[in-house]
Parts: sequence; structure tokens; C-alpha cells
Amino acid sequence: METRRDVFHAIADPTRRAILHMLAGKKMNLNTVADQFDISRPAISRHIKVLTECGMVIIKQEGRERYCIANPGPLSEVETWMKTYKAFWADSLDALDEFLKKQRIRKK
Amino acid sequence: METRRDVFHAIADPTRRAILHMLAGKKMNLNTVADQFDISRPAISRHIKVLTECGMVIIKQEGRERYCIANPGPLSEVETWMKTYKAFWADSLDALDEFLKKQRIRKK
DNA sequence: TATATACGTAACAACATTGTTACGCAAATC
DNA sequence: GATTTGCGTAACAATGTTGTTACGTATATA
Repeated sequence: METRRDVFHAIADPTRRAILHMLAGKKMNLNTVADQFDISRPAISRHIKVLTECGMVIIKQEGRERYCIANPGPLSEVETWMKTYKAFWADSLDALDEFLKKQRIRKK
Repeated sequence: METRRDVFHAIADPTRRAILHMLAGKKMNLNTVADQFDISRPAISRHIKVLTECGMVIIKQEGRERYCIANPGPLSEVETWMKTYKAFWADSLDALDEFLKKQRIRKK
């Protein structure tokens, strides 16, 4: 049991994915982001904090404004993880296939 | 605030990723999986339940044994999600680039 | 200088997650 | 039939997460 703040954890939350969605293509400041959601600004603030902690969002301070800029970079970790096991999983899929075939036969 | 049991949530936990790692390439029954971890069998049981709920693991009952088979299929959702925003994120990267350039200039 | 704006953050409540032990039940084995 | 094995699950404690309101602080503006 420990606090986990990596990319996998960051993108696990639908609100955070929605925030990333909004930031994709245009930088926005926090209040503009918060206006699009029904939840409070502090809640959004902490979601964005989680995103910055794993590098998915970078904050650009400009006077009293803080622009949020999406950074897909850390997603490569997720991509790598998926790629790494795809070859192994192919074997699993064989086993799964075999299993499903047997099931189909049983149902006949 | 709601219970979320999708692929994103499933792979967010390192223990579950480790379980998927173990299952990649060979089906195993629950006790065999649990033996590899320091945490209790019921805990593993529930992790696997989360994985089955999102389709990442499929259970093949054989007598009193229940083989766990990894299924990478649902990961396509993650892949699709990443691909969808890559084009948009390119723009974000431009903004990020610009920001970093300005920072570099400032530091001179 | 007074005020509005754009945040961060502390303090709290509600709920989710993750672990534990204890128990139950069905399949295999004796 | 009694025991062992493989597993699910209930009940509980500890901790994490996510939301809220209330407040503080720095920057822009009147």
C-alpha cells in the first residue's frame, strides 16, 4: 500500500483523461479548464497536479495566469509496456483461442 | 465519485501489471500466481477479479482448478485512446517547444 | 491604495482500495 | 466417508482518493 503517482495512475481517472483531451491542441489556464466541469476548481487543481507530477502536463506561469500545456511524452512508458508483452501475450492468445474452441465444441 | 473498473483502472496498479506479466506466455492457476507475491491469496484473488472484469484475464475452470489466461485484447482501448490524441498533442508539443525555447532564452 | 482575479492549499467528509484473517464449499485424494 | 487442496468471500482495519468549503497570497486593474 503506497501512493502511486505514475503515468498509469494519472490516466486511470476519466476526469484526468478529459482534462488531457481538452488540453490537446491548446494550452489553457486552470479556471478555463475548471469551467468545463461540474466539479470544483480545487478538485481540478489537484487533478492537474497529478498530471504535472508525472509530466503529462507542464505549467507555464505568465503573470498571475498559469497555462497548462499537455505533454504526451510520458505516454511512451505505457506504449513501451504494451509493446513489451505483446509477443508474450500472443502465446496467451493461443491458449485463449484453444479454450474458446473447446467451449464452442462443448456447446454443440 | 464512482467505482471505475475499466482497462485504464486495471493496469494502473503495479501488482496487477505484475500479474499480467506473469500470465504473459503461460496460463497459471491462482495459487501459483499468489505464491510469487508477498501479499495474501485473497488479495491476489481480488486483483484477478478486477482483471477479469475488464476482460484482461479470462478464467478457465478445470475441475477445482481455475486457470488464468491473459488477454491483451482490451488494451486496444488504451492504444486507441493514445492514438486519437497524438495528432492534437502534436500541437501541444509545439506550444511546449515554444515555451521551452523562451525559457532557454531567459536563462541566457 | 482598494478590489478583482487566478490561483494554491488546508481541513474535512464520503467513499474506494488494498491488505488481512477466518470461514465455507466443491473437487480430488486417501 | 474423511482429509486435503484450490479458491471465493465476508468482515474488518488502514490508507488513498476525490470531492467540498474556507481561506491565503500574488498579480493585474480601477
